[in-house]
Amino acid sequence: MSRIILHVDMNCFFAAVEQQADPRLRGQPVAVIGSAKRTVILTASYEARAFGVKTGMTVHEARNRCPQLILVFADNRKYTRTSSGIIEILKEFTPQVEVFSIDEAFLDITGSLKLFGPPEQIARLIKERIREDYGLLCSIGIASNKLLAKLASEMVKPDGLTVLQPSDVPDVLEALPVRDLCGIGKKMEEQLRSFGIKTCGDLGRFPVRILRDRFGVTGDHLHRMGLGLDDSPVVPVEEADDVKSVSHSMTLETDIEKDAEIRKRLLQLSERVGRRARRHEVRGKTVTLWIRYRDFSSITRQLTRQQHTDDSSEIFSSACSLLQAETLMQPVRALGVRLSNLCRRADQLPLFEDEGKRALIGRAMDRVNDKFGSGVTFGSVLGEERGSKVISPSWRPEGARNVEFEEPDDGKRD
DNA sequence: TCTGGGGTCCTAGGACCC
DNA sequence: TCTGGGGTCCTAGGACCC
Repeated sequence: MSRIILHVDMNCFFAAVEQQADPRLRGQPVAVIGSAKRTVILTASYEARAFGVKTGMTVHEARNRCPQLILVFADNRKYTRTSSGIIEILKEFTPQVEVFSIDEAFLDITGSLKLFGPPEQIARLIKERIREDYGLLCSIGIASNKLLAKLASEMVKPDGLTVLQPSDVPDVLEALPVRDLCGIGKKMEEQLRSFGIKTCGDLGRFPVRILRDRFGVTGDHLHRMGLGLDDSPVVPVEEADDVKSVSHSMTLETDIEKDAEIRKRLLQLSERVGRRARRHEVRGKTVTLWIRYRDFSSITRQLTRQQHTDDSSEIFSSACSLLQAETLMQPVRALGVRLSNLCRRADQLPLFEDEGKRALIGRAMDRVNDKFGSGVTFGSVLGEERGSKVISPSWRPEGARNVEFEEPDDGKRD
């Protein structure tokens, strides 16, 4: 039996939330940014988009296009709360809700029709509820799978409701640029063009054997995408896979070269990574150091430890040994630390007394930081927090992907 | 006053083991 | 006097998503 999938896409989410929170911003060209320096536009209101302001653009460029642009710093608590509330609304219509990002979700409403009526009616009810409760608009696409539902939601913005009937799919795909499919980016678009493939129609007709030879397993996937086929299920948050890595990175206000300065930043990053790992009860074996140089080229260096850890100072010491082994080629623009190869923290007794002490200190610091904000560290006197407070699109309402800005826990863990 | 941050997945090569 | 091959783990880099 064929499925009925909805894709709900909040329109200009961050900017729209800000306009709701502050009536003076309504009807104005607004752009949300992450930090004061070396930042990009995270979201622009439709008023700003009318001037050509886009996500990813530098502030400078955005101001050139729209001199009266109003810049607002991202307030992630606001966005995560709103997003969680919207997800709750969606769950009233089906338990099959997959949170795709902070402002997008897929719903499998195949089993909801008897209760709530036909798909379009369900979509209208959802739009009404979100508008009533939060004053926000969304675009909804309805189709037989996720790929097509997402495509449909993109077709009318803002406040769209688009149904892609199976009988319409071949015509729609025939002229649709491959780049419009979720999963085909700039590079893949270029590669496909070298085969003479420009549209989904071209892609679907292209011999799958050649795609497979060139792209491996991705080749089959591409072929199916070209035909509008996608049998991937809607995966509710509760059933989603465990997180696979935890990372933090920061672009520095100015490029740095000195080892001590770099290590100071690595300590901050390691502490944030360790803290999130502990909070979410995962430990990791592999530590990765990421360096972006002045010219934007970047390197990664990783090492795999003997044992899993969630200890900030151990993460830090791994990051430092990776740094030490490296000859820096240029001043450093940005730094990152990642912990991967994760397992759930087993609550076993620590092997050594020292390890136990460090774990206790780590968790005590976490509690202080939860209460009073970040800044309590392993003794280094650090400057102000420089890390950008940008919420990741991979944010999830629960779990380790809930990057920052979670409510402090109740402190009862230990 | 160029160009954010947090993720996932894939590839390719090498070490090592059986 | 032969020189296979599968499996697993590790590392580095890159594409892609929002």
